[in-house]
This record gives sequence, C-alpha cells and structure tokens, in this order.
Amino acid sequence: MNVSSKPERTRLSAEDWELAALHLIAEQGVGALAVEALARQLGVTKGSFYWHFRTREALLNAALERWEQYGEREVLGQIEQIADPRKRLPELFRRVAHELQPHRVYAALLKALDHPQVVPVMARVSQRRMEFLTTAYREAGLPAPQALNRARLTYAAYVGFLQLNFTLGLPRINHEEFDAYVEHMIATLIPA
Amino acid sequence: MNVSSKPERTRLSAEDWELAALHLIAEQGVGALAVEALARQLGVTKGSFYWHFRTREALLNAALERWEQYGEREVLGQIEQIADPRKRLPELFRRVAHELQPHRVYAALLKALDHPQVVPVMARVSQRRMEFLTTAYREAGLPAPQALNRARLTYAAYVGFLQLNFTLGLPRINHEEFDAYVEHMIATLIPA
DNA sequence: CGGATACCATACGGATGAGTATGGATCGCC
DNA sequence: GGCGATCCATACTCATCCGTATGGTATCCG
Repeated sequence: MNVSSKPERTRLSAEDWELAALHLIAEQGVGALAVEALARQLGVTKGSFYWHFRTREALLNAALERWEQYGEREVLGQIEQIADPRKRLPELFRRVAHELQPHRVYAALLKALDHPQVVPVMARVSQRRMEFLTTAYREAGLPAPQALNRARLTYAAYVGFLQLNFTLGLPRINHEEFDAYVEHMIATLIPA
Repeated sequence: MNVSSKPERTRLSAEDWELAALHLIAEQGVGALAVEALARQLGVTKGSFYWHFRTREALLNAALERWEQYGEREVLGQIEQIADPRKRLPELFRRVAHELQPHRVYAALLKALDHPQVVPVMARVSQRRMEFLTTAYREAGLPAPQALNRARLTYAAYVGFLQLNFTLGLPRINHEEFDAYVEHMIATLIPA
C-alpha cells in the first residue's frame, strides 16, 4: 500500500521492482528507467536488482506485461458490464475522462514508441480498445464502415488528448471547462 | 538539393548541421540526436561540430527554432489564403491528410515532450494551430464555446492519428480506406 | 543451532557519448 | 603567394550506465 519511495526496511521481490518501474515510467518516461536510479529509489543497490532480473530489458518486459494484464481486467472489464448499449458509450467517455490517473503509463508509453519492446504491447492494447469501440458504435446504430471510422476518430482524439494535456499541459483547462469538453465530445461523436 | 547522406566534399555551415539534425529527428527521434553520429553521417568528425555549436543543446534549439519558423510561414501561410471560410476547413483537412511528410518532425517531437527544450516550442506551435482552428470553426457558424471545444477535439484527433499511424503503424489502413476516413472526419467534425 | 538458500553490497570492466585541447588543412583576399 | 580567418581531425578527459564477480548478511527450516 506504500506507493511512495520511503526507505521500506523490508526485502524486495521481483514484483516490487516491476511496480517501482511502472511508477517511474509514468512520471519520467521509459528513457529514465535505469537500474541504478531505481535501486537508489528503493534504498538498495544494483546487486539486488541483478538477483531478481537477468537484465534491464527483462524488467521492462515484465513491467509492461504487468501493466497490460492489469488494464485488460480493470479497464475493459468494468466497462463491458454496462448493459444498455445506448448508454455504454457516454458512460465510457465519462469514466475514462475522470480516471486519468491510470492513463499516465499509457501516455508515457506513447512517447516511447521508438523502443522496440513497447511497440507490440501498445499495438495489442490499442487494437483491442479500438475493436471495443467499433462494436460499441455498431450497437449504437452506426453501419459497419462508419462505426470503424468513428472508432478510429474517437481513439485518435483520446490519444491526442493524453499527449496534449498530460505531457504538454495544453489546452490550459479547468474542471468545468473539461466537463464541458467531454460533453461536447459526446454530443459530437456519439450518434443520437 | 541533395537530401541523402552522400560524402559531399564541401565544407559545412551551421545550417547544414541544423537540417541534418531535423532529418535525423524525423527518422529516429530526438533521443538519437548524437553529435558523433551526426558527424559520421555528414562525413566529418566532432571537431567540426564544436566549431559551429557550443553544445549539443545549442544544436537542438537551433534546429527546433528553424523548424518552428518554417512551419509558421509554410504550413499556416498557405492555408490562410483559402478565401471562402466555409470551404476552408474541409480544404484544410484534405491538405493536411495528403501532406503527411512535413508532419514527421511534429510526430517525433510529440514523443520527446520529456525533453525540456522541446516543450515550449510545441506549446507555441500547438497553441497557434488550435487558435487557427477555433476561428475557422467560428467562421463556419459555430458559437464561441462550441468552436473552442470542436477545435480541441479536432486537434487532438490530428495529434492522436499521427502517433497511432506513424510510430505505431496503427490502424492498418490503405489509400482508399484512408480517404474514406478523412471524409468521415469532415462529415463528423465540420458543421453542415 | 547450524547450514542452505535468498537477498544484497562492493568493486570492478567495458561501452558510449559529451565536451576540451591543439594542431593541421583550406579558403578568402590583398 | 603569403597570411589571417575559417573549418576540421586527432587525441584525449570525464561522466554515466549496463553488466559481472564475489563476498557478506539475513532468513528459513530441519
């Protein structure tokens, strides 16, 4: 339960390293994932790390897999439980909009698409979410080709907003404005 | 006119380094901007570089400024010359869609928002473009608050598409599909 | 309580990349 | 054609970071 970087006078497990890695990725990006820096942050040295992992890449892969599986059951799982297809899309928009915290890792990975290890993960995750959006738009009444393009447009808007808002700090927007923006998205992108 | 990396047996200027830097950024990202690598590509050594620039950061800043000013007069300049306000937005969408080449640097800088040097540049450029979009939507008949939100949505979709398509290779899309997507965007985002 | 195993520290080697020092080559120009 | 300014090569230093080697300490268990 201790998310911060307090000394934590217990011994570490591989899971601890993976969680710390994700935490660091979310805040400083994949490029900042250095083993000595992580070790300092955890209050140990490299000697500990190389007992749990064979290499730095191994840690990255493990952290990415952990993140992917978490998103699989938490993010998508909850949303699929919205019964009414016509209420599903607006509900989805509003939930995603107000749970921006779990999207920090996604935004960070978006900036790390030059690292070969993250590409397949992001490809799977994005593909899965776009397929989900496509069927949701079909259930909302759009014919197949339009549903696909609308899903592309929606997901691109989501990704772009993450980039502009998180890492660039644009647009300068406050809570009420943000809510109005979300409602504008709903009105514009979701068929009546 | 010689864009490739042929030996080029002439002496170099600061401009040559800046252009080569932008070229490298567009293809491999800001992180790959190393002076020895650039020197090899230009057929010289570091000794040359440190005569033209005081540091690596100086080169990055110079290249970014050059790119910003180029975009200022080329990208925005041409578009403002579309007289009819009602034809301006669809025209803008179609032009941007079919000139994706100049957007490679923008896509690369989008992934480099953790480097402090690129943030102010991207903030200025994005702000400027969104203001342009906002007034275009107003001229197309939208009231002010809606025009602002529609501009945010449009620009987010643009940024997200760059990220998904360029660096991730998603969605897998061919020419006809892409044209259909652009027309779908126009129909969805631009008021009748 | 004593050893086997799990976990960690310290010290090192090697690679990479930024920046400096300095001398050599080449160009403009009188 | 010679001389000063411009441009570049070579050879270093220094810092960072991955990975290895090896010995030390804690913990579990019979």
